[in-house]
Amino acid sequence: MSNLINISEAASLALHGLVLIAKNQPLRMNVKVLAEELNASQTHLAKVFQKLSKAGLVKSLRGPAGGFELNNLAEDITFLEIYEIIDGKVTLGACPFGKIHCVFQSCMFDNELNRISTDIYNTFKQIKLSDFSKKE
Amino acid sequence: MSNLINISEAASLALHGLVLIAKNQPLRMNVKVLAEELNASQTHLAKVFQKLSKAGLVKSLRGPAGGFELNNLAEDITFLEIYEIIDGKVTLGACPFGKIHCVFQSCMFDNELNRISTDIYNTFKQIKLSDFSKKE
DNA sequence: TCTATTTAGGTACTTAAATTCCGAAATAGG
DNA sequence: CCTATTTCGGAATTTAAGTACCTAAATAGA
Repeated sequence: MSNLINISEAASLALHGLVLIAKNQPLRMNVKVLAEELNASQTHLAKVFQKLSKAGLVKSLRGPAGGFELNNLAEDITFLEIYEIIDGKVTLGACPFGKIHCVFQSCMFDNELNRISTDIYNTFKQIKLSDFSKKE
Repeated sequence: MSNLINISEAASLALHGLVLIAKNQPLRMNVKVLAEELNASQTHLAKVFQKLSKAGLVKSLRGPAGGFELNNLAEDITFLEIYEIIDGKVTLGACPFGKIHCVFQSCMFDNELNRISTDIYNTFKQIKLSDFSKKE
């Protein structure tokens, strides 16, 4: 079984966790509760949120009653930004196989895969945290 | 750096190798030559072609002057078939994160990701080996 | 029939990414 | 202060993909 679109478990956790926090504003949430609500690995979620914290998306507070809360402008953060923090920067227009030199004259996929990558990119870019905190 | 569409090096080798063989018909090609032309790992290519051979896409012949050649109908093979042999069967319509139960009422991506997955799927399905053997 | 060539296929190794573990640091509350 | 809670961050582990290695089997050609 294979997934055509490349989203890591970590990026999924980041998105879902952030949505929960956004919905729960202005109260903060800690990793334990988040993991329970998401039915996810607590340790993994913790690591993911360390990255989000370093990247400035969330503010972390240690100690009892600690946890994570959204930073000021994070409501309007896009999934693309979250995705790139976790899975790495996306570069469009490159060879879909990551090659610099191709054996063939023209790409076997014409520009179909670049077209689709751009589609994914734009979809990721359209999705904002604020969309969800209202939605549910 | 991250690739939005999920294609393994192995699947890439399979496709590119098969195209070379298709172009070179009716002569067969061996792993060494293929690897040189593709600038790729000989051992990896060999493993990939073992899979293709088992799956019936190519016929293998051992010994000197041996190598691989397309099976009768392989000219009209689609990239989807190649992809699934190497990277595994694709299932459309499932949760983009591989979850069975979601915490949220509606999918955060609506059906955007399923739409795109179907797009990729159909693109993979349209691409035939025969398209390339003529093209170049 | 012998030899060199070439794929088959099992196992083991390497590497990178993803995930987990654990001790350290911070802090709220008693 | 002291203690329990919680994040931090480095280290260790696991997993998956890719690579290497080796022996066996097939076969063309001398």
